[in-house]
Amino acid sequence: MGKSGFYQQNGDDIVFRGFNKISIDSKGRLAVPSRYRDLIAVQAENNLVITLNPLDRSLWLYPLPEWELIEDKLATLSDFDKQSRRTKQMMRGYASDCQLDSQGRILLPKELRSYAELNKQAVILGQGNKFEIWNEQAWEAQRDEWLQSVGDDSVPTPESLQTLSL
Amino acid sequence: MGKSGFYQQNGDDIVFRGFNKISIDSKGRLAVPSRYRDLIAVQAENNLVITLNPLDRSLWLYPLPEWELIEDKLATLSDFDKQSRRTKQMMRGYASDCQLDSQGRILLPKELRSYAELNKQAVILGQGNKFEIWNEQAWEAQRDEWLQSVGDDSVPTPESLQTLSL
DNA sequence: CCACTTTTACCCACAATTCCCCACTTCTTG
DNA sequence: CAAGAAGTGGGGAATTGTGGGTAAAAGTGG
Repeated sequence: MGKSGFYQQNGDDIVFRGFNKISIDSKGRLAVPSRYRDLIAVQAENNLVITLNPLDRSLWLYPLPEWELIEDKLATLSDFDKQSRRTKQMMRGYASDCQLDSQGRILLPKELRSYAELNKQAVILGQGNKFEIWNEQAWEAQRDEWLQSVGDDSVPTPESLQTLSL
Repeated sequence: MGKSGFYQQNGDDIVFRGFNKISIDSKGRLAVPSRYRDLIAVQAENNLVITLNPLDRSLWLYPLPEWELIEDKLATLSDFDKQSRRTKQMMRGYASDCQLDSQGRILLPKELRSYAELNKQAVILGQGNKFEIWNEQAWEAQRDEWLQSVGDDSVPTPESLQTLSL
Protein backbone atom coordinates (compact mmCIF):
# COMPACT_ATOMS: atom_id res chain seq x y z
CA MET A 1 0.00 0.00 0.00
CA GLY A 2 1.76 3.08 -1.19
CA LYS A 3 -0.96 5.53 -0.39
CA SER A 4 0.40 6.99 2.78
CA GLY A 5 3.03 8.95 0.94
CA PHE A 6 0.63 11.12 -0.99
CA TYR A 7 -0.70 13.03 1.89
CA GLN A 8 0.34 13.84 5.30
CA GLN A 9 -1.54 14.34 8.46
CA ASN A 10 0.15 16.25 11.26
CA GLY A 11 -2.45 16.68 13.91
CA ASP A 12 -5.15 18.54 12.03
CA ASP A 13 -3.00 19.62 9.14
CA ILE A 14 -3.54 17.93 5.83
CA VAL A 15 -1.28 18.37 2.89
CA PHE A 16 -2.32 17.21 -0.52
CA ARG A 17 0.12 17.16 -3.37
CA GLY A 18 0.56 15.56 -6.73
CA PHE A 19 -0.62 15.69 -10.28
CA ASN A 20 -3.17 13.63 -12.18
CA LYS A 21 -4.74 13.68 -15.57
CA ILE A 22 -8.34 12.67 -15.29
CA SER A 23 -11.22 12.48 -17.66
CA ILE A 24 -14.62 13.92 -17.07
CA ASP A 25 -17.30 11.67 -18.47
CA SER A 26 -20.36 12.63 -20.44
CA LYS A 27 -22.36 12.95 -17.24
CA GLY A 28 -19.96 15.45 -15.76
CA ARG A 29 -18.43 13.14 -13.23
CA LEU A 30 -14.85 13.23 -12.06
CA ALA A 31 -13.00 10.42 -10.28
CA VAL A 32 -10.83 11.52 -7.36
CA PRO A 33 -7.51 9.64 -7.62
CA SER A 34 -7.74 6.63 -5.37
CA ARG A 35 -4.68 7.43 -3.35
CA TYR A 36 -6.48 10.33 -1.69
CA ARG A 37 -9.69 8.50 -0.93
CA ASP A 38 -8.73 6.93 2.35
CA LEU A 39 -7.84 10.25 3.84
CA ILE A 40 -11.00 11.91 2.56
CA ALA A 41 -13.07 9.12 4.04
CA VAL A 42 -11.42 9.41 7.43
CA GLN A 43 -11.08 13.14 7.61
CA ALA A 44 -14.29 14.29 6.00
CA GLU A 45 -16.52 11.22 5.85
CA ASN A 46 -16.48 11.61 2.07
CA ASN A 47 -17.97 15.09 2.30
CA LEU A 48 -16.39 17.58 -0.05
CA VAL A 49 -17.11 21.13 -1.08
CA ILE A 50 -16.36 22.41 -4.53
CA THR A 51 -16.26 26.04 -5.54
CA LEU A 52 -14.61 28.31 -8.04
CA ASN A 53 -11.10 29.59 -7.81
CA PRO A 54 -11.50 33.34 -8.21
CA LEU A 55 -7.87 33.83 -9.20
CA ASP A 56 -7.67 31.43 -12.15
CA ARG A 57 -10.35 29.81 -14.25
CA SER A 58 -10.26 26.63 -12.26
CA LEU A 59 -12.06 24.95 -9.37
CA TRP A 60 -11.16 24.28 -5.79
CA LEU A 61 -12.17 21.10 -4.02
CA TYR A 62 -12.00 21.04 -0.22
CA PRO A 63 -12.68 18.33 2.33
CA LEU A 64 -15.58 19.67 4.37
CA PRO A 65 -13.61 20.41 7.57
CA GLU A 66 -11.12 22.46 5.59
CA TRP A 67 -13.89 24.34 3.84
CA GLU A 68 -15.40 25.28 7.15
CA LEU A 69 -12.16 27.00 8.08
CA ILE A 70 -12.30 28.93 4.82
CA GLU A 71 -15.86 29.95 5.52
CA ASP A 72 -14.81 31.36 8.86
CA LYS A 73 -12.11 33.39 7.21
CA LEU A 74 -14.48 34.68 4.57
CA ALA A 75 -16.92 35.76 7.23
CA THR A 76 -14.38 38.17 8.64
CA LEU A 77 -13.92 40.01 5.34
CA SER A 78 -15.41 43.47 5.16
CA ASP A 79 -18.54 44.02 3.11
CA PHE A 80 -17.49 47.59 2.39
CA ASP A 81 -14.42 46.72 0.40
CA LYS A 82 -15.57 45.73 -3.04
CA GLN A 83 -12.82 43.16 -3.71
CA SER A 84 -13.49 41.48 -0.41
CA ARG A 85 -17.22 41.49 -0.89
CA ARG A 86 -16.98 39.93 -4.33
CA THR A 87 -14.55 37.27 -3.19
CA LYS A 88 -16.89 36.35 -0.41
CA GLN A 89 -19.90 36.27 -2.69
CA MET A 90 -18.23 34.18 -5.34
CA MET A 91 -16.62 31.60 -3.18
CA ARG A 92 -19.61 31.11 -0.93
CA GLY A 93 -22.17 31.50 -3.65
CA TYR A 94 -20.74 28.85 -5.88
CA ALA A 95 -19.76 26.44 -3.16
CA SER A 96 -21.65 23.21 -3.39
CA ASP A 97 -21.49 20.07 -1.35
CA CYS A 98 -20.70 16.79 -2.94
CA GLN A 99 -20.13 13.25 -1.84
CA LEU A 100 -17.90 10.62 -3.30
CA ASP A 101 -20.06 7.95 -4.92
CA SER A 102 -19.33 4.25 -4.62
CA GLN A 103 -16.69 4.51 -7.38
CA GLY A 104 -14.97 7.46 -5.73
CA ARG A 105 -16.38 10.03 -8.14
CA ILE A 106 -18.08 13.36 -7.67
CA LEU A 107 -20.60 15.07 -9.89
CA LEU A 108 -19.50 18.54 -10.92
CA PRO A 109 -22.27 21.16 -10.96
CA LYS A 110 -22.97 22.33 -14.48
CA GLU A 111 -22.33 25.92 -13.57
CA LEU A 112 -18.84 25.22 -12.31
CA ARG A 113 -18.06 22.93 -15.19
CA SER A 114 -18.70 25.70 -17.62
CA TYR A 115 -16.84 28.28 -15.54
CA ALA A 116 -13.69 26.20 -15.70
CA GLU A 117 -14.45 24.89 -19.17
CA LEU A 118 -14.21 21.31 -18.07
CA ASN A 119 -15.29 19.09 -20.91
CA LYS A 120 -13.26 15.95 -21.42
CA GLN A 121 -9.66 16.05 -20.28
CA ALA A 122 -8.85 17.71 -16.99
CA VAL A 123 -6.04 17.93 -14.51
CA ILE A 124 -6.28 17.64 -10.75
CA LEU A 125 -3.54 19.04 -8.53
CA GLY A 126 -2.96 18.56 -4.85
CA GLN A 127 -2.55 22.04 -3.37
CA GLY A 128 -2.07 21.76 0.36
CA ASN A 129 -5.44 21.87 2.03
CA LYS A 130 -7.35 21.50 -1.24
CA PHE A 131 -7.33 20.27 -4.82
CA GLU A 132 -7.29 22.44 -7.88
CA ILE A 133 -9.06 21.27 -11.02
CA TRP A 134 -8.14 22.68 -14.42
CA ASN A 135 -9.06 22.24 -18.01
CA GLU A 136 -6.07 20.39 -19.40
CA GLN A 137 -5.18 22.83 -22.14
CA ALA A 138 -5.60 25.81 -19.87
CA TRP A 139 -3.28 24.22 -17.36
CA GLU A 140 -0.64 23.45 -19.95
CA ALA A 141 -0.77 26.97 -21.24
CA GLN A 142 -0.26 28.36 -17.74
CA ARG A 143 2.59 25.95 -17.12
CA ASP A 144 4.40 26.83 -20.31
CA GLU A 145 4.00 30.51 -19.66
CA TRP A 146 5.44 30.07 -16.20
CA LEU A 147 8.34 27.92 -17.37
CA GLN A 148 9.25 30.61 -19.85
CA SER A 149 9.09 33.41 -17.33
CA VAL A 150 11.18 31.50 -14.81
CA GLY A 151 14.02 31.16 -17.26
CA ASP A 152 13.65 34.65 -18.62
CA ASP A 153 15.81 37.27 -16.96
CA SER A 154 13.77 40.12 -18.37
CA VAL A 155 10.74 39.17 -16.31
CA PRO A 156 11.07 40.82 -12.91
CA THR A 157 11.18 38.35 -10.03
CA PRO A 158 9.49 39.36 -6.77
CA GLU A 159 11.78 39.57 -3.80
CA SER A 160 10.18 36.65 -2.04
CA LEU A 161 11.16 34.46 -4.96
CA GLN A 162 14.65 35.84 -5.40
CA THR A 163 15.66 34.58 -1.99
CA LEU A 164 13.96 31.23 -2.40
CA SER A 165 16.30 28.28 -2.35
CA LEU A 166 14.95 24.92 -3.37
CA MET B 1 33.98 1.29 -1.94
CA GLY B 2 32.37 2.40 1.32
CA LYS B 3 29.09 4.20 1.13
CA SER B 4 29.90 6.98 3.51
CA GLY B 5 31.79 8.99 0.97
CA PHE B 6 28.65 9.77 -0.95
CA TYR B 7 26.66 11.49 1.71
CA GLN B 8 27.04 13.18 4.96
CA GLN B 9 24.77 13.60 7.88
CA ASN B 10 25.41 16.42 10.33
CA GLY B 11 22.58 16.51 12.78
CA ASP B 12 19.57 17.09 10.58
CA ASP B 13 21.50 18.22 7.55
CA ILE B 14 21.85 15.79 4.71
CA VAL B 15 24.23 16.31 1.88
CA PHE B 16 24.08 14.09 -1.18
CA ARG B 17 26.81 14.09 -3.74
CA GLY B 18 27.94 11.96 -6.61
CA PHE B 19 27.13 11.05 -10.17
CA ASN B 20 25.48 7.96 -11.65
CA LYS B 21 24.34 6.73 -14.98
CA ILE B 22 21.14 4.79 -14.61
CA SER B 23 18.64 3.24 -16.93
CA ILE B 24 14.92 3.73 -16.90
CA ASP B 25 13.03 0.59 -17.82
CA SER B 26 10.04 0.22 -20.09
CA LYS B 27 7.66 0.69 -17.17
CA GLY B 28 9.22 4.00 -16.22
CA ARG B 29 11.05 2.81 -13.16
CA LEU B 30 14.34 4.14 -11.91
CA ALA B 31 16.68 2.43 -9.46
CA VAL B 32 18.16 4.70 -6.81
CA PRO B 33 21.88 3.89 -6.48
CA SER B 34 22.24 1.50 -3.60
CA ARG B 35 24.75 3.58 -1.71
CA TYR B 36 22.05 6.14 -0.86
CA ARG B 37 19.41 3.65 0.17
CA ASP B 38 20.41 3.19 3.77
CA LEU B 39 20.24 6.88 4.44
CA ILE B 40 16.91 7.22 2.70
CA ALA B 41 15.52 4.36 4.71
CA VAL B 42 16.65 5.84 8.00
CA GLN B 43 15.97 9.45 7.31
CA ALA B 44 12.77 9.26 5.32
CA GLU B 45 11.42 5.74 5.82
CA ASN B 46 11.79 5.26 2.07
CA ASN B 47 9.43 8.15 1.36
CA LEU B 48 10.57 10.38 -1.47
CA VAL B 49 9.03 13.26 -3.33
CA ILE B 50 9.78 13.94 -6.95
CA THR B 51 8.93 17.13 -8.78
CA LEU B 52 10.09 19.14 -11.75
CA ASN B 53 13.06 21.43 -11.83
CA PRO B 54 11.66 24.55 -13.47
CA LEU B 55 15.05 25.96 -14.32
CA ASP B 56 16.31 23.08 -16.41
CA ARG B 57 14.35 20.30 -18.03
CA SER B 58 15.16 17.86 -15.28
CA LEU B 59 13.63 16.47 -12.10
CA TRP B 60 14.30 16.89 -8.43
CA LEU B 61 14.05 14.04 -5.99
CA TYR B 62 13.83 14.86 -2.29
CA PRO B 63 13.64 12.69 0.81
CA LEU B 64 10.27 13.50 2.35
CA PRO B 65 11.58 15.47 5.35
CA GLU B 66 13.60 17.69 3.03
CA TRP B 67 10.61 18.25 0.79
CA GLU B 68 8.53 19.31 3.76
CA LEU B 69 10.95 22.14 4.38
CA ILE B 70 10.43 23.26 0.80
CA GLU B 71 6.69 23.05 1.19
CA ASP B 72 6.85 25.28 4.23
CA LYS B 73 8.73 27.87 2.25
CA LEU B 74 6.25 27.68 -0.59
CA ALA B 75 3.32 28.05 1.77
CA THR B 76 4.49 31.52 2.74
CA LEU B 77 4.30 32.82 -0.83
CA SER B 78 1.44 35.17 -1.62
CA ASP B 79 -1.49 34.01 -3.72
CA PHE B 80 -2.07 37.49 -5.07
CA ASP B 81 1.25 37.86 -6.82
CA LYS B 82 1.03 35.87 -10.01
CA GLN B 83 4.63 34.74 -10.20
CA SER B 84 4.54 33.54 -6.63
CA ARG B 85 1.22 31.84 -7.05
CA ARG B 86 2.39 29.96 -10.11
CA THR B 87 5.57 28.84 -8.44
CA LYS B 88 3.58 27.47 -5.56
CA GLN B 89 1.08 25.75 -7.83
CA MET B 90 3.67 24.19 -10.06
CA MET B 91 6.10 22.96 -7.47
CA ARG B 92 3.40 21.51 -5.27
CA GLY B 93 1.20 20.42 -8.11
CA TYR B 94 3.84 18.35 -9.79
CA ALA B 95 5.27 16.96 -6.58
CA SER B 96 4.52 13.26 -6.39
CA ASP B 97 5.29 10.99 -3.54
CA CYS B 98 6.98 7.75 -4.24
CA GLN B 99 8.26 4.86 -2.25
CA LEU B 100 11.24 2.71 -2.96
CA ASP B 101 10.03 -0.75 -3.97
CA SER B 102 11.70 -3.95 -2.80
CA GLN B 103 14.40 -3.52 -5.47
CA GLY B 104 15.11 0.06 -4.46
CA ARG B 105 13.32 1.56 -7.45
CA ILE B 106 10.75 4.30 -7.83
CA LEU B 107 8.11 4.68 -10.50
CA LEU B 108 8.36 8.02 -12.25
CA PRO B 109 5.01 9.64 -13.01
CA LYS B 110 4.37 9.73 -16.73
CA GLU B 111 3.97 13.45 -16.74
CA LEU B 112 7.37 14.07 -15.22
CA ARG B 113 9.01 11.51 -17.44
CA SER B 114 7.85 13.34 -20.50
CA TYR B 115 8.74 16.74 -19.06
CA ALA B 116 12.34 15.69 -18.58
CA GLU B 117 12.34 13.46 -21.65
CA LEU B 118 13.46 10.46 -19.69
CA ASN B 119 13.32 7.41 -21.90
CA LYS B 120 16.20 5.02 -21.54
CA GLN B 121 19.47 6.41 -20.32
CA ALA B 122 19.48 8.95 -17.52
CA VAL B 123 21.85 10.55 -15.09
CA ILE B 124 21.34 11.10 -11.39
CA LEU B 125 23.32 13.73 -9.51
CA GLY B 126 23.60 14.22 -5.79
CA GLN B 127 22.82 17.90 -5.17
CA GLY B 128 22.94 18.60 -1.47
CA ASN B 129 19.48 18.16 -0.05
CA LYS B 130 18.19 16.44 -3.19
CA PHE B 131 18.98 14.53 -6.34
CA GLU B 132 18.73 15.86 -9.84
CA ILE B 133 17.70 13.54 -12.64
CA TRP B 134 18.53 14.33 -16.25
CA ASN B 135 18.12 12.82 -19.64
CA GLU B 136 21.65 11.69 -20.42
CA GLN B 137 22.09 13.58 -23.67
CA ALA B 138 20.56 16.72 -22.23
CA TRP B 139 22.97 16.54 -19.32
CA GLU B 140 26.00 16.14 -21.53
CA ALA B 141 24.91 19.00 -23.72
CA GLN B 142 24.44 21.28 -20.70
CA ARG B 143 27.77 20.27 -19.30
CA ASP B 144 29.62 20.96 -22.51
CA GLU B 145 27.90 24.27 -23.00
CA TRP B 146 28.80 25.30 -19.49
CA LEU B 147 32.41 24.22 -19.83
CA GLN B 148 32.68 26.42 -22.88
CA SER B 149 31.13 29.50 -21.31
CA VAL B 150 33.13 29.38 -18.10
CA GLY B 151 36.37 29.85 -19.91
CA ASP B 152 34.89 32.49 -22.17
CA ASP B 153 35.48 36.06 -21.02
CA SER B 154 32.72 37.41 -23.23
CA VAL B 155 30.09 35.80 -20.99
CA PRO B 156 29.60 38.03 -17.95
CA THR B 157 30.17 36.47 -14.53
CA PRO B 158 27.88 37.51 -11.68
CA GLU B 159 29.53 39.10 -8.69
CA SER B 160 28.77 36.23 -6.36
CA LEU B 161 30.81 33.99 -8.62
CA GLN B 162 33.64 36.44 -9.11
CA THR B 163 34.46 36.26 -5.43
CA LEU B 164 34.06 32.52 -5.23
CA SER B 165 37.17 30.60 -4.41
CA LEU B 166 37.25 26.90 -5.17
C1' DC C 1 -52.15 16.44 -8.24
C1' DC C 2 -50.49 14.09 -12.10
C1' DA C 3 -47.69 13.23 -16.31
C1' DC C 4 -43.53 14.21 -18.43
C1' DT C 5 -38.69 15.43 -18.88
C1' DT C 6 -34.30 15.96 -16.91
C1' DT C 7 -30.98 14.99 -13.60
C1' DT C 8 -28.69 12.08 -10.29
C1' DA C 9 -27.31 7.66 -8.12
C1' DC C 10 -26.13 2.89 -8.25
C1' DC C 11 -24.38 -0.98 -10.56
C1' DC C 12 -21.58 -3.67 -13.72
C1' DA C 13 -17.90 -4.37 -17.28
C1' DC C 14 -13.85 -3.52 -19.76
C1' DA C 15 -9.22 -1.33 -20.24
C1' DA C 16 -5.14 0.50 -18.41
C1' DT C 17 -1.92 1.05 -14.86
C1' DT C 18 0.52 -0.18 -10.88
C1' DC C 19 2.47 -3.31 -7.68
C1' DC C 20 4.67 -7.57 -6.21
C1' DC C 21 7.52 -11.12 -7.18
C1' DC C 22 11.14 -13.79 -9.47
C1' DA C 23 15.07 -14.38 -12.76
C1' DC C 24 19.00 -13.15 -15.13
C1' DT C 25 23.18 -10.37 -15.99
C1' DT C 26 26.95 -7.52 -14.55
C1' DC C 27 30.08 -5.78 -11.37
C1' DT C 28 32.63 -5.83 -7.02
C1' DT C 29 35.20 -8.14 -3.31
C1' DG C 30 37.61 -11.44 -0.86
C1' DC D 1 37.71 -17.79 -9.47
C1' DA D 2 33.83 -18.00 -6.40
C1' DA D 3 30.30 -15.61 -3.94
C1' DG D 4 27.70 -11.92 -3.01
C1' DA D 5 25.71 -7.50 -4.11
C1' DA D 6 23.72 -4.35 -7.41
C1' DG D 7 21.44 -3.29 -11.79
C1' DT D 8 17.97 -4.65 -15.17
C1' DG D 9 14.02 -6.80 -17.25
C1' DG D 10 9.55 -8.92 -17.36
C1' DG D 11 5.30 -12.04 -16.03
C1' DG D 12 1.10 -11.79 -13.89
C1' DA D 13 -2.14 -10.51 -10.11
C1' DA D 14 -4.47 -6.75 -8.08
C1' DT D 15 -5.93 -2.17 -8.14
C1' DT D 16 -7.58 1.84 -10.48
C1' DG D 17 -9.63 4.58 -14.33
C1' DT D 18 -13.40 5.01 -17.51
C1' DG D 19 -17.68 4.39 -19.85
C1' DG D 20 -22.41 3.20 -20.10
C1' DG D 21 -27.14 0.88 -18.85
C1' DT D 22 -30.81 1.41 -15.92
C1' DA D 23 -33.53 2.75 -11.97
C1' DA D 24 -34.62 6.26 -8.61
C1' DA D 25 -35.24 11.15 -7.67
C1' DA D 26 -36.00 15.78 -8.66
C1' DG D 27 -37.64 19.52 -11.39
C1' DT D 28 -41.33 21.46 -14.62
C1' DG D 29 -45.65 22.63 -16.60
C1' DG D 30 -50.24 21.95 -17.15
